[in-house]
Amino acid sequence: MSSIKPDTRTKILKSTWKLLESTTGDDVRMSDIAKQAGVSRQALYLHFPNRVDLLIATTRYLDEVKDVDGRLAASRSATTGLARLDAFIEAWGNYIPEIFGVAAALLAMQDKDPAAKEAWSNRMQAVREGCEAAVKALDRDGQLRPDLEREKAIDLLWTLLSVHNWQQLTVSCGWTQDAYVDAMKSLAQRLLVPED
Amino acid sequence: MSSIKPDTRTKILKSTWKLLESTTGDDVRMSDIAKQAGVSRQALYLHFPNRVDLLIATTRYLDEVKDVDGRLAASRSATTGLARLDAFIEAWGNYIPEIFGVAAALLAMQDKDPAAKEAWSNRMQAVREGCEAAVKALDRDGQLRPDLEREKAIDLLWTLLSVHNWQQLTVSCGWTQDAYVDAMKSLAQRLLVPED
DNA sequence: TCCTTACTTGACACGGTGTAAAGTTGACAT
DNA sequence: ATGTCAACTTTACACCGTGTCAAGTAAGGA
Repeated sequence: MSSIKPDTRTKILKSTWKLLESTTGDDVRMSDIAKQAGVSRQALYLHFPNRVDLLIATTRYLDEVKDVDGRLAASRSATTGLARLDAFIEAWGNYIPEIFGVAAALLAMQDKDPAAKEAWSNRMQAVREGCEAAVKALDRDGQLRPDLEREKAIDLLWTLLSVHNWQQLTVSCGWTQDAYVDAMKSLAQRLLVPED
Repeated sequence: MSSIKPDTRTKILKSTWKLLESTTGDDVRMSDIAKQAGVSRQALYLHFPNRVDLLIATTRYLDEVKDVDGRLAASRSATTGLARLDAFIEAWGNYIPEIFGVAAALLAMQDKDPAAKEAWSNRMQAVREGCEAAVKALDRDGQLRPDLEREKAIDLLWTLLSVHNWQQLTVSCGWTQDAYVDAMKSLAQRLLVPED
């Protein structure tokens, strides 16, 4: 659990991570990872039952190192609903590029593998909860559009903040990260909050 | 080109189409398609060099049968920019579910195969052009938010109307098709048009 | 010295794609 | 009728990546 040895398992996780974020796509084979980690291909199977589980473990490792939960939790300290919405968008929006390599790989194998789908939807559920909290905070402040059902507002915000949308705007359209975050903030406000 | 024979090629394309939209995911093997078409697996390779090209040909066939271009073009006849925006969103938004099965398969192999990526981005480019036309029509009417650069407006609208977003809202969130289209219309207006 | 743990080495089965080659069938021309 | 040509079938196989299996090795502890 909390031993100090620079163990093989960690070496494997780091190598997987590195490869996933360097090469866009899932042309990352088990043998590639093994080579990167300076370990035999079979050693991977001593630590992880299969490729999918290794990838999932990599996302967990990444979440731990990067402390997603901590970042998202931070946005909860905002006082007003509006500030909270902004803080959440900023926290999540700026987290996306850090996990994108791994996320894309997991995303790519969604329909191939049920386990990957499960793992991904678990992560996204956490984001959805963040959206839910933000929308509820808005509502409590009387800042949510009256013509918008709460549940639909959550769905929309969640969809808006998807990794795919981030990818399309930054990678495909060439937006800067800042432009993305700013746009999402103003878009979310325009979407959820009634015009003053 | 325009012969009447119910040829093998068409039989293959129809079978591929049917399988893709019945099974969510790309667990559609060449042998499955062959079986469905009542043809040997090798016959597929007589008509299409490989799996990717077959899938791409299927999308082209689908576009032809469903007449995407015609539908999108129809939205151009609207007089005001606002009507045009609505018409475009309706046309494209209601087209998505019809192509979704095939689209998802193509989408799934994007990072595996450059050809699939190319094919998909070609199709999406057509949608982007529709977005561009709608935004320009709005701008001509003086209905585009002044604080929004044209290019960014196009990017945003295009992203908003992605297949992924449709999938998330309808499939994952359980929205009806009508709810989706309505939400996209009002969202686009709120996004692009200044509050009256 | 023996045992255990972690890892290596090398071989192999499986599934899916794509290739190669020889055989079958039917239509059509002469 | 004969030949031929095209479309398709059948069978076999090479390739690749995943996952499995079994035997071997090296280091550390009792």
